[in-house]
Amino acid sequence: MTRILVTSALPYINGIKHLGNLVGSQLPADAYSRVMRQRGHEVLFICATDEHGTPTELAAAKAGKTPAEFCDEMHGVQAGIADGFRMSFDHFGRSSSARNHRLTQHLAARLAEAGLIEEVSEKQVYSKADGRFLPDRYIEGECPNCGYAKARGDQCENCTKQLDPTDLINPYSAISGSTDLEVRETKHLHLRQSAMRSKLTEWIESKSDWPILTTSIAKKWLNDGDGLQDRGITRDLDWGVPVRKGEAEWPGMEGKVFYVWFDAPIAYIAATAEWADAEGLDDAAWERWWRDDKGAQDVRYVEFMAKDNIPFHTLSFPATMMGASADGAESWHLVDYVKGFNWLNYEGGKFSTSSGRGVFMDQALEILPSDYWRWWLLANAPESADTDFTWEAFQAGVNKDLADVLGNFVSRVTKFCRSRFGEEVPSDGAYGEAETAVIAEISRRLKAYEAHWDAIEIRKAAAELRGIWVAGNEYLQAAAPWAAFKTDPDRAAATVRFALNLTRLYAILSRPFVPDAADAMIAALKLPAETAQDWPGDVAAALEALPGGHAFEVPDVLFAKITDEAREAMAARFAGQD
RNA sequence: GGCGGAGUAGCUCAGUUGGUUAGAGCAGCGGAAUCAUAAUCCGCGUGUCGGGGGUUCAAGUCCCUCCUCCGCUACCA
Repeated sequence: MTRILVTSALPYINGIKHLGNLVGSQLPADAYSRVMRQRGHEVLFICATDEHGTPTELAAAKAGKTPAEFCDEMHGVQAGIADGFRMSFDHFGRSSSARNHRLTQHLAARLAEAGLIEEVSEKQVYSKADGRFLPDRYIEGECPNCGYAKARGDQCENCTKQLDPTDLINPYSAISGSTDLEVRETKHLHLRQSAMRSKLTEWIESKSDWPILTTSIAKKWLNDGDGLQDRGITRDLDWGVPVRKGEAEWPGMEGKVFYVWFDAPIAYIAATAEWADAEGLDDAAWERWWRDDKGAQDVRYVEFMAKDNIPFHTLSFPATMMGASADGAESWHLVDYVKGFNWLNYEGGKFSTSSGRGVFMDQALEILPSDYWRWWLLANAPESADTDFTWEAFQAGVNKDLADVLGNFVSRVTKFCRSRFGEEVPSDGAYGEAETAVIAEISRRLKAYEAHWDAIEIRKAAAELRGIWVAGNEYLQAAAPWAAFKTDPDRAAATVRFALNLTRLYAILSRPFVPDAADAMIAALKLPAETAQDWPGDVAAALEALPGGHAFEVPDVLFAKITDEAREAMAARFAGQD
């Protein structure tokens, strides 16, 4: 048994995420956590809302709320949606928690003690009308390069040239439109990532089994230009973790907060502490997951995220953890595997929040059961390249795989048994060569299925699972109990008993992908819910688990098909307006 | 510009360290069966593996070069 710590990239609090966000982080993390739990490992699956930053302050103001009120409300919304998608978080925390405040301040102090924090005086644009410093992208103006009128302070969208806000001609605040801007001197803390470059490089280069996407992005940042740059980790904002050196004041940094990208990954740890608090456990309970000096050496820590998050998880956060461990007084556990995902596109273009293009998580749940989304998104996860979501592909995939192959298998077996033998597992007959052959095939496929999950190859795991489903249909078709029933009822009975046992096995193996349907199958077979944890060690034994005489009932249709009319209506609804 | 990813059957994609006639699913065509959500099962694929050049007994799989698409480029999270 291994101890596995799983974190999913934190959804930002500012609004509801779309399917692309879901498939790049929470969904694969959940399925992986479920598999590993079912296989008997000790798993802790942690997520949280990422609540700090300028966008939150602005969204809250727009809603007429304080950031705290806004985040309270949105955290509830996000938690509800995650529950709708059956996220099996051990804890869904908040980056604004008291735990995260204390931990972020503590780790900043550790970094300062290690000489990895530098105070830098820099010039930033201040908007008097807005009463705040403006992040580069919230300043707009004419591009000095191409003349585009609405260039942003970080980069011109038209000519793609990188800009400095002070380069803009006639700059104005993107928030208020005010041109009353001035450059002010302000002091900030920088994390001296450059000082950790060789250590980080050595660490990344030791990760030969990581996805190419992950290591190549990390190496690019390590080697690009002058190499890894230091990074500001504080901001002039109100909403965030106040800058303190542990429990002490940080002279000169009054009124400032830590930057969201510094405190957000730390929230993984803090949310684990929140979990321990919620469970009534002591600090040792969470420290054994995160502190190598307190029992975490044997933890396998796996992170899931989309590619935009990779630099922070492969460089900034590890730098924080390494720096905080530098003097040996504390030893923080570094990530063991970073699973990065590409983008999910929508009908050939990007998902777009602003134009309402694409399907968002709350809408998805209104339309169809979560199992449909879970299956298709996982079976088509953008692992090696960006993937396109199309309604046609979604409809075809869901109807074929779930309704025709899995759902119909369960339906035909249970209904046939009911009509010929009644609603209990038939006892007569014995397994023979046909069953032995299926056992051999599923044993082989099960090993492959497990190996794909060990390697976190999700598409391949889905394909293998589908193959296991197909094996059941092949068996049934060849054994043809409807024909055997007339000439050799015992043979038909054994076949049906075997097929009902396959149904039980499918429920267990499919549960990481389609938990609701799996539970419905287990309930129809009148088995206890814990059956889901009975991962097969020996397939032959697993297919004897349901004995003759065991009562069951025919379940409702597990997966209703998506009709062409429904598909067209959905495609029209989510096309967005440009 | 720089860096990275991708370019394999109509579509979506697999193809370990180069090695038997390049594979799977979907769609399509033909057949079997009729228990089932008209579902299932069986059979059928000569595709310049983006173009060109090279290394090798042997390259989709290594090297060079060119073309196309996409992403990132560091205070948006």
